[in-house]
Amino acid sequence: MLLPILQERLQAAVASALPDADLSRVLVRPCTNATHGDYETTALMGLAKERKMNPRQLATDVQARLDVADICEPVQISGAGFLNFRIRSETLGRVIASAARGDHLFVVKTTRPRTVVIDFSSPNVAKPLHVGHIRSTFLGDCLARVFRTLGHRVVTDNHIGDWGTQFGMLLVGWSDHLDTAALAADPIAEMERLYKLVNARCKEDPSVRDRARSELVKLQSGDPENLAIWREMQRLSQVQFDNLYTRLGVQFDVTLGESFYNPKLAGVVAELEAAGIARASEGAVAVFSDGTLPTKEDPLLINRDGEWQANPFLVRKSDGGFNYATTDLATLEHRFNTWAPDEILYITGGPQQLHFRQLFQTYRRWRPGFTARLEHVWFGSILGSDGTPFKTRSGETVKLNDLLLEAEERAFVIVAGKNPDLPEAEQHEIARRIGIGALKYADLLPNRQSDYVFSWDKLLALTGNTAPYLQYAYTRTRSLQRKGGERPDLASLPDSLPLVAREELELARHLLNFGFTLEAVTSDYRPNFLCNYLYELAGRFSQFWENCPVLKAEDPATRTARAALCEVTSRVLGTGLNILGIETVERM
RNA sequence: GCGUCCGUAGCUCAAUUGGCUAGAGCUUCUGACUUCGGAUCAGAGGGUUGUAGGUUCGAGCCCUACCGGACGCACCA
Repeated sequence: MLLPILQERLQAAVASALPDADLSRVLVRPCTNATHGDYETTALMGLAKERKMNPRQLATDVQARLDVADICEPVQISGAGFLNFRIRSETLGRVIASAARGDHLFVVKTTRPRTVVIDFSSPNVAKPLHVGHIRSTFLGDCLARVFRTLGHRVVTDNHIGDWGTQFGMLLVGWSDHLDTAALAADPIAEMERLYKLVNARCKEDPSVRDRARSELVKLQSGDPENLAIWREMQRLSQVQFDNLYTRLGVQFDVTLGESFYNPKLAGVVAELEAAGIARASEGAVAVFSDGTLPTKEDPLLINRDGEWQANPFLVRKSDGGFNYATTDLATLEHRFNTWAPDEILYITGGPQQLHFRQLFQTYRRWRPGFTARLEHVWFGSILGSDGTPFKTRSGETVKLNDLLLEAEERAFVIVAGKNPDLPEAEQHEIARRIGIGALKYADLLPNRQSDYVFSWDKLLALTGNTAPYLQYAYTRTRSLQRKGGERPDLASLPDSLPLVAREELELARHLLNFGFTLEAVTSDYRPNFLCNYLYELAGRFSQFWENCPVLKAEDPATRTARAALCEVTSRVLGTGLNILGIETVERM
């Protein structure tokens, strides 16, 4: 909020002191260590180093050209050449007052909106959504919300697995073993049963495998009967997807499965071959290195036993079929042509890093005019308490549906225990929000690239860095609103609120950094920055709440200022949780 | 073998272009308490950031080597 102003003034001062300086690197940020001030820049040390100047001398020079007296206390120089800014409490009071009036929420929308396509979740038809989908789903949904909050255009695209080799087996299962009653009761479970059954038969009996293959060929060549079954499987799966996404509050702008791109795959390969990018190899068609990248960075080369060898990207299998590389290229082409994005994000697990490096490199060779940013936003695994991938006790994949049910049940026990007088329906609704919120928060809190250990006790804990703690802090911010009569009037606030107590000032300073935090999330695709920001906000609010009585404050101006801080904290906390995809509750 | 990622307090995790004194929670111990409002707050303990070097005014972060771990490496996605 104030940060962009300080940064602009700093850049002007630097431009006058060093006309050739690269201003895009002259940045202001919140102080990492509050003893030095509220904001700082480390840019001058870097600039001085490049020019072999004395950094303290440069800092002194820039300080003399810098005019921020309307916002800050006198600017300080510290250490090797830091510039430290401390916001005047009168300025803080003014920003808080304007936020309380509803003029802003410490977020400046971008003046240069980008179009960002986000590819996430990507479940498979005829299979249940499971624990392996949750990080992609939560991360993608959260990033979409952050980009939108900052004013960017977002297209969320669910790239459903609806066209793979598994359908050959499913079609055999459908004709040989379908239990229509079971299908009616739980379609996903029945389809999963069919798949497993036929898969096992294939391993024992080659004739079954041949049948699966021929059913798949029939399907892919447009056989009406198989197509009808396939459509039914799709429809039944979509019901499951819709149900779960509704419960999670996750929305997609478009849902285009792999089958959508099927008609284009042959053309993709033909074009790549015609352009000399792909060629036949061992019966398949593959893309090889063109040698333009340094060997160590080339995703199409691999070092085996001390020798650099081809590490090709296969776009057509030796049996003539296409694989996900081909589909991904066609998908990229479609997104490029349809939305002209500035940025495309793929939210998938870490093991796919090589695939995406190969994909991006191949596409850029195919379409040299393509300049958008392509990012593989990858994440680590969810582990059980034994440190191996999270499974059920019997070793099966944990289904998302079961996970949500258990979260809601466990939260219900807590809510009913803490608040037995609430009507049961309300307890259930609160438990739903707490349970699912806890699951999401536990997933978004760790750095996405690290694996994390799943623990019910930890994610539903009422203390520590958890969703329930934040949701509880939110209910505390709301308790004033319920005391209608005694509430100070926020409609007619003075231009600046008197902020005096240490806790008031620290809370106010932290509120100001909401927008900065959201930008940090988008630049590294890391929602954990927002989690930690909100946790710290809740902490500062609690300190304020303990030490700064609102309704009991003697002075009316103090009462108003504190009520405004509560109100603004409430909005930031509520908005922040909402951006994480977490619903708030009024009481819990 | 090669590649990617990781190794931070007893445990689970943070650490914002390399920045000033590496922070939280859990656990342990102590304190506040007939509360506007304790699912809270305050305080204490706990660290050679895997090891050894290097670059830098400054390194958890960058470079090199080594140790330990996860994952990937031609027709699954």
